[in-house]
Parts: sequence; structure tokens; C-alpha cells
Amino acid sequence: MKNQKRTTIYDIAKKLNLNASSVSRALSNNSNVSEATRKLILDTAKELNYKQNSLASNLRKGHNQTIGVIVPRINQNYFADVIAGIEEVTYQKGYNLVICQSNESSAREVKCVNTLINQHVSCIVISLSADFEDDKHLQTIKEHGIPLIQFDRVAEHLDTFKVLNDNEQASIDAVSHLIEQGYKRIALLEGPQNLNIFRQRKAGYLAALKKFNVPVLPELIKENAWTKELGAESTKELLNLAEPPDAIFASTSDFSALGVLEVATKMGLKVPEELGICGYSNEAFTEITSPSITTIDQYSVSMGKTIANLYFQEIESSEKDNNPKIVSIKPKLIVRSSTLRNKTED
Amino acid sequence: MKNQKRTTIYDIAKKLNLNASSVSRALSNNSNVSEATRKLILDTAKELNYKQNSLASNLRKGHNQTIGVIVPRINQNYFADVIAGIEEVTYQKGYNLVICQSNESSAREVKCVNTLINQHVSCIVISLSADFEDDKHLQTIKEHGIPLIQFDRVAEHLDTFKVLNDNEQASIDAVSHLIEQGYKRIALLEGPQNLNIFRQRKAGYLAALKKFNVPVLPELIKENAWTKELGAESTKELLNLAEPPDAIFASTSDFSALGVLEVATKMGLKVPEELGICGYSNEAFTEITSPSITTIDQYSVSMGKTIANLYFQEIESSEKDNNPKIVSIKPKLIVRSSTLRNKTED
DNA sequence: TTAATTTAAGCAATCGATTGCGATAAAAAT
DNA sequence: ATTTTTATCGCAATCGATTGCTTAAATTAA
Repeated sequence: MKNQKRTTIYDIAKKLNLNASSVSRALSNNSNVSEATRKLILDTAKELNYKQNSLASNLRKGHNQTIGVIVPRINQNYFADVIAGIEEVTYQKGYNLVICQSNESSAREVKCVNTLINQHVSCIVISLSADFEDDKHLQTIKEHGIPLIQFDRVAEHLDTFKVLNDNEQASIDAVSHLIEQGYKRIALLEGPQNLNIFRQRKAGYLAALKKFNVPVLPELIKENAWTKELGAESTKELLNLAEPPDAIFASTSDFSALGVLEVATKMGLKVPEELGICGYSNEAFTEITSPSITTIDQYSVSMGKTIANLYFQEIESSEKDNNPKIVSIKPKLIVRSSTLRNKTED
Repeated sequence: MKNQKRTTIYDIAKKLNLNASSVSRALSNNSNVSEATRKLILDTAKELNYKQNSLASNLRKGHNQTIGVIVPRINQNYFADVIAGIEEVTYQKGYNLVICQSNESSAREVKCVNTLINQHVSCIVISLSADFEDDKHLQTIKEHGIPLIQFDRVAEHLDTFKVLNDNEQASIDAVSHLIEQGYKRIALLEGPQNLNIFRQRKAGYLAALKKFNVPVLPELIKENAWTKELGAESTKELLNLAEPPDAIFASTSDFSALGVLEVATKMGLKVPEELGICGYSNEAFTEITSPSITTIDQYSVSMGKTIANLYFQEIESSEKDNNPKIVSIKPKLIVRSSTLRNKTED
């Protein structure tokens, strides 16, 4: 069952007393082959169970119709959705997807990049790992002439195609909403500031406070509260302050917000009356917690489609060296019970 | 930036007045090259920014170190987790992953299979689409000598490697648990019976009833209740019966169970006192609904690892034509509030 | 009937890396 | 000093498909 040679165009050619070039042409269905021999070739191809060897074809053509995707984690809703969106479009175009996960480690990210370069992929799509510091590997991609599309977590100063969420505006919307609901002391759970997305979310938080002339209180800003556990921990500290916050914006993730909710519930605080909670990402579960959690939807699937379309429209089609384009998608604030104490708005 | 030729081993050879074969040998790091020239080659390779062309290498070597994975949906927790598990192992081995999603359509599944065969992948891992009927494409894989590992949703009669969950035993456990909690009229939400997993889950339901001498009531078995919406619909019908069930086993998914819970809550039924609910899959949200939902964990990530290990241990390593192996993983019943009315057990 | 044109198919190089075999030079053995 | 062995490296074929160019055959035009 193993090691059996697969039939090649030469096998077909030999059987029909033809040249391999004719077989190739008949199979690719375009050039100068008579209808009679074409049918003959197609038939024996089927008969001999012929399948094209993409390796050889791609080597000859100098490209393989494959897009490489590197994400921190495959099994994280946001990234899985983006990938699904990319796949949806690339499949239509007959392209393939090679998926790598960096596991939030930039060392591993570098290895993934090298593999994809070796594979001669047509394009690399990447969202950076949490410990991002150095963009040398991204430079390498550019040096090899491979189109590069960064999304979500990006190296901002690097001149590449980018598909982004407007994290700052989303945060402004969220915090503004909290203020409008009458919350006075709004805490922020922030993520690692080496990542653009968390910097932007913090900036949005600060901008919104400024807009409403609300003073910034450093003791209400908690670093490193990414996970549910860390979110819970930070919440305990916040709620034990002499003057605790009356709302918490978990800008890191909905998981963090869930940690907030669980601690608040455990401590007997009423949500949203005594504590407002806002998360980020619109994970499926935010809709079914009690109370349901206000959050921000990132249109992840459509973001994936945007990425793929960007490649096909801007990069693959035209040969001219157009400037890398930046597409920004505006996320949407999803208001739910966890921040709705001003019932007039509902 | 485009169309620049990448440096090949010939470029390196020319620059050093050597033959390409020496460069290849130096790069592959094993054969007869003197230390001096090896260092020379390695240095200029770095200098010229050389990256191997995997296409050429794989074509020559006759295989590409890639495993193709076909799943119904990438962004479904269970499959995303399995993929993450596979990736974890394959990454260690220096293998790549090509991911395809069939979108629950077997027509598309066939196309995916063909693409992967063309790519000369080393192995194909597949979980069948919902409308599975014909396994011709799986036969084709075997005919081409490509190792095939089916998981979860499989064509049972086809002689291939398989990694399965013991769905029947899991269902027996779940239903037995319901009976032990004193539920008398247990309804079943079942999925399409062309898929082995749903057949097995139904079989487990029936077996458990038989074990406890509980009569099977056809009006309590609802077909086609896969999604949350369909689960809700079926629940309404069930609860409007003259003699409604006192427990519902949503064997299709946790989403279906969520639909059950929402309808029950809306109709003012107390869970678990008046209605017991059990789902399937241990989706993240089942832990945080109120009440939390009893469900079955499938060890998805570890299942992915098992799949990959099966390939490396059983298939890749030994050349002998060993019989396809079947690995069964026993899922675990996670008892939560939605079925716990007999408090002694907690 | 002959010349011009179109059509069909073969030839051979190419993509880039790998590898068995042979050749040369240097080192070791006699 | 001569022969044998070993270490290095080059040569050339190979993997399978593609494609520009050429040739042969068939068709049309004159």
C-alpha cells in the first residue's frame, strides 16, 4: 500500500504514445490540443487515477497558491473566527491555507515565519505573539518579497499591509457609555503595553475620561489582567480599596470580565447597580452570563474576509508596487445588562 | 520588491567557485564537506539571505512534511481544540499543517481531499461533514497510499486509522446519572443518524434506559435538534406534551442544551428541580450558565495529540504494513447543577 | 496544383535541491 | 618512493510539470 509510485503525466503519455507536453496541455485545458486527443488523455488520466503533483507544478511556476497564517493560538475564538473568514475567501480562489500557531512565543513565531518562507507561500498573514519585541523576522519576510499582512496585533512602525480594529475608538465608546450610565470611578484592566491593541485601548480609556473631565486615578488602573484568574485577582484588589471603583472596564478580554463578574457576585455586589462591567471581544458566553456582559464585537469573521480580499485585490492582482494599505474596522459596542443601570436607555 | 529572484544554492556555489552539490551537502549538514568550506558556505548563505526552497526539496525527496486536516468548521471549539492538539505535536516534529474546512458539505470535502492529495501531504486527518453519505473520496486517499486518520465523525466500515470518543459509553453514563438523580421521563435530542457519533449517543441512551428497565417513549425522542434554536423548538414541543419529560439529554451539543435551558427558564420551570438538563461537549459556557450545565468532556486537545502521535508512532516510523489501529478515548461526564437535584451526591 | 496558413504535437530546457557515482588530491601505509 | 586509503568535491541524473520553440501535418487560399 505504501511506496507505490503515483501515475505522472509521463505514464499517461507513454500509454497513449504521446509526449508529456501534450498531456500537460490537455490537463491544463487551454492550449493547442485536438479535441480527440484531449478526450483520450482525460479518460486515461481518470483511468490511471492521475492526480497532479502540486509540488512539481508549483516549483515550475515559481509560486504555490498558499497563504500562510500565523496566530498566537488557533483555538481562541477570535483567531479561529478570523481564520475561518480567511479560509472562506481563499477557498473560493482555489488557494490553500497553512496555519501555524506561535503559542504567544516570538521565538516560535520566528520559526513559523522561516518555514513559511521556505514553503514559498504567496502571502503571510500574522498577528503577533504576546512577547513581541523585535520585528526582524517580519523584515525578513519583506526582504524575500513576500506580501505581508499584519492584523490586530501589529508592529505599527513597520510599513506593511495592516487590517486593524479601531481599538481606541471602541474603548472611547465603551468608557463613554459607562460615564453616561452614571458611573464615576471607572477602573481599567489593561494588557501588556508592548502590544499595540492594549496601548490603544488604554489610550481610548484616557481619552474618554478626558472628554468628560473625569480625573484619571492611577490606583484604578491595573496592569497584567489578561486572564480570568488575573482579572479576578485585580478585582479583589480594586474592591478592597478605600474608595473602590463603581465600574470596571476589562479591556483585555471577556475572560477577564468574567473574572470580575465572578468576584463581584461572590462579594455580594449587585451588577450593574453597584458595579458596572464591560469586557472586550464579544465572546459567545458574554450573552448568557447573568447578568449578560457588555462588550465589544470585533467582527472577527468579516475581518478575516477583509484580510483575504486585501490580498487578492491589492496584492495579487496588480503588479505595480503600490503602497501598503491599512484597513481599519470599527468595532461595535454591544450594550448588555452588566452596564445598564440607567434603564431609560434600554 | 516583487519578482526578485531568491538566492539558490547555485548562487552560493557560483560565488564560492564550488558545485551546488557541495552547497547542498553543507546545508544539510551531514555528508562529505570539509569544515572549512562548510563554514564558508554557511556564512555566504547567511550573507546572501538564503532560504531553502521546500518545494524543490520536497519534490526531489518525494514527500512534503505536511499533514492535511479537514474539519467541518475551524471555528468550532471542539475542532479548534483538536487542531491545536495536532499542531502541538506536529510542530515538535517539524511538520506543517494544512487546514481545510468542509463547511459541513461533503461536496466541498471532496475538493479538499483532492487538493491535499495533489499536495502530496504525508497524512490526511479528517472528521466528516454532516451530510456524509459516500466514502469514495476516502477510498481515493487510500488508493494513493496516503495514510488516513479519521476522528470523531468517521465512516465506520472503512478500514482506516481512527481516533474516537466512546460516545455510547458517555451517553450511558449521562443517562444513568439522570436516572440515579430520580428523573423518570428522560427525553433525547438526537442528531442526524447518518453520523456515527449521533447513532452511538442514541444507542447509549437506549442502553441506559434498558439497564434500568425504564420504558422507551418514542414521543420523547426528537430528531434534528442540533443547534440552540432547534433545541429550543424541540423543548417547547416536549414541554407541551400531556406528559412532559422531567429531564432532557441534548446529545447533539451544549448549544442545544442551552436552548433547552433558555426555554425552560422562560416557561418558569425550575432547573434542576423540575427539569434536568444534560448537554454534550463541555463548551466553556456550560460552566457559567445559571444553573451550570451538566455535560460531557471529550478531551479535545488531547485527542488532537493522540491523532498526531498515532501518525508518528504507527505510520511514519515503521514501514511495515500494519493494520490500521483504532484508538478510543473515554469521555468524561461533568456533573453540574443542571442535573443535581439529589444533593447527597454533591 | 501549388503556396500560404493554421493546427497539432514533439523536443528540450527549466524550476531548485538531492544524491549515487566517479575523479582528484592529500594523507597514510608499506 | 610507491601504493593504498581516505577525504573532498564535481558531474550529471532525477523528481514532475510547464512552456517557448520547432517541426510536421492538415487545411485553406490562390
